[in-house]
Amino acid sequence: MAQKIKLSTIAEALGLSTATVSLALRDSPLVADVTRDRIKEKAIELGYIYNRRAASLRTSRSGIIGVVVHDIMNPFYAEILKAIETELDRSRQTFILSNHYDSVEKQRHFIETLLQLGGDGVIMSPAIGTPASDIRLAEDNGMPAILIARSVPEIDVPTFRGDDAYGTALATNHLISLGHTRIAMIGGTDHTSTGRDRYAGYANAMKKAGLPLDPALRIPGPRTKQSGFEAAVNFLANPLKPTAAVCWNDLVAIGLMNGIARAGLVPGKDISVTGYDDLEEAAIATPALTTVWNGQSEVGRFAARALLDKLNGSSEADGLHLIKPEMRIRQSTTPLNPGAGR
Amino acid sequence: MAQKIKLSTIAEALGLSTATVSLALRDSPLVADVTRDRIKEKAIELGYIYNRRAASLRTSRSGIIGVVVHDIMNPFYAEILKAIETELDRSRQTFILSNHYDSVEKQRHFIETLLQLGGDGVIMSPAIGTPASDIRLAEDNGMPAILIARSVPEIDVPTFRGDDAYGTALATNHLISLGHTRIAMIGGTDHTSTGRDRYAGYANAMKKAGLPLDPALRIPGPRTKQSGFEAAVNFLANPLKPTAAVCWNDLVAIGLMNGIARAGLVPGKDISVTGYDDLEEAAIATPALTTVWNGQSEVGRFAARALLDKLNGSSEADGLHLIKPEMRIRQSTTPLNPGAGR
DNA sequence: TAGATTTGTTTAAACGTTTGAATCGGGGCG
DNA sequence: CGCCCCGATTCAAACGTTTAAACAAATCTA
Repeated sequence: MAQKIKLSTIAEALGLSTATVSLALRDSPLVADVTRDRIKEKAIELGYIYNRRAASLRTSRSGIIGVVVHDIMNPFYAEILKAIETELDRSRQTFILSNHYDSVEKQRHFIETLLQLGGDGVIMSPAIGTPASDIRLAEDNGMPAILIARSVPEIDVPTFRGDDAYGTALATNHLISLGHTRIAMIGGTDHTSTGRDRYAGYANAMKKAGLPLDPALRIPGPRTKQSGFEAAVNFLANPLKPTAAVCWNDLVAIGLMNGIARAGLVPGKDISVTGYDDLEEAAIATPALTTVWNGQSEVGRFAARALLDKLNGSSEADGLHLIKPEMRIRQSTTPLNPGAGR
Repeated sequence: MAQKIKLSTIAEALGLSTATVSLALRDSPLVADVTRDRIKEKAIELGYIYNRRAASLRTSRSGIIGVVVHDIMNPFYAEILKAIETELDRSRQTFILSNHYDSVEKQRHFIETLLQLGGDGVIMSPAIGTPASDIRLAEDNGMPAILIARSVPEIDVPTFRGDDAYGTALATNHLISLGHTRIAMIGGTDHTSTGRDRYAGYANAMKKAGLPLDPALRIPGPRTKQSGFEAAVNFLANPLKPTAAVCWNDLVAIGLMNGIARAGLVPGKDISVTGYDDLEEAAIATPALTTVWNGQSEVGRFAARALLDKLNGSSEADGLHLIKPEMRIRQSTTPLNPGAGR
């Protein structure tokens, strides 16, 4: 590394002041065109690198936006992130990504780091059990927060997520309309707003159809393929002999179908399965998975826009915004064959 | 936001100088124990937030490390990233993640941004066609680079990846030992070091076994499930009637198996398939996928360590480090049944 | 008891930008 | 010809830390 090139290096080389150089590089109309061109040329020639830390120390806008979700490896979040990335790229913001794995501590550590770096804002899918104070920590220090996928009690910042109750009701009704009556719900937890809503949607649909709502039909668990795969054993051994499963998400559903296939049954034929999210791989699973599109791209795009708006002074988007899910019917659900049985 | 709390706020409240406060907060032995305690207490009481930009302006260590890969949604990279994250977390470094989607421009933009932010170092899986100058841009400006998964010609920085030629040879030999002779290679490209190595491993194994190496047996393509799924059509229509496939990676293999199943054949029985990487989902695919473990976690861990070492002045790890892959035999490969045919 | 040491704290100069206010050399106006 | 204004540039202070060097007071040493 030869030598740090800074504004003053350019200034000296050209017999100008750093002020002029600074202004020129940012295309200020205050500096003469010919001067600006000379400066820019010199900057390139010398390999000048803009020092954002020094600048942001003065301006207090860092151009950094933080994004923290449960797990970026999870395709559900990955799809949201991709939408956020696309949207933020346009406005030349750098984004810092992190997992919290539902650890409130890890999440708080991230928020603190972001504050230290002077982050302009944060988009988060809050960890289970996130206290309102952690969101306020960000907001109170001038770093606006946007929530995605989950809500936090007592917090009114812009929040974007799918309408989970509506979505699971869609899936449940679809199965009911195919003649199924013993419908299990696989995966997920009751410790998040999402969890409670999804269960409520399923339960209400069952009740409304006059079907029994047996607690044994609920098999909670992590939201992974592995977990769905393992749940197959419990599901198939269930004394109520369910013929269909509403799964927490596509990962669980695909895992469950793999488990069912491993046990020698044919998913989609012997057992109907619905997913949730409509991930890319839902369409190429075997059988192709019937699922509920949960608007990941919308969530990501809206969240990013809301943040950018907020940074520009608007606070239009406060409060909860629900995205309406839609049914995607494929081959993993088929009419109940009363003759077949199990 | 009440008012920015800074070192001087604390100093004034306590009748001390900012120097003492600064030292105390960083546990310097220079300040008296009792003073330090008073200072720390006050800092918490006032809700002080350390300003890293100001600090790093002075110290020129930002605590930021950049990581850029092709696509963080790809589970192969995701597993590497997880290992890097685990390793870096220990040393309190913040990491900034980005995709380059094999765009050299996007990758360069990332490097430039990182330089502007004062990044301490960068770990990258270089985009196809990355010029040596882009790596030097980082290095010449005092930001050490580590390469993973792919090499860049003329560049000698620490590079960690699996031994691809060895790995595909393992897979190919495994199929040969099961009696297969018409073995296709599905997916991937010849535009990366990885691509050339993987093909070389396959080709050498075939030659060494005295088997014909027909170009028609090579079906290149993107490295996704979707691509594998689509390749099934070509594969099954191939006039050479291959009975086995060495796939570029697990995603392609799983996609291919889905495609084979969709066509009414039974993967693992009618057609033997091997993957590459040993992703988590390889084990729960149906049938469970025979694959080659590619040491993602090792690559990530070694890369992170090498970077941290370099930041501490050592340059031990320069040059290429190959991780030896291992075979993971499961149910997607079975002995050729000469009677069955297709 | 004077000088040397130790301990704890402060002073002040950086780090590389940005920006409101000041400067400067003309040119136009009355 | 004096005044004002204009465009282009510079001055200098500020942003919030860190740190070498200086300082002050207390403690030790001879």
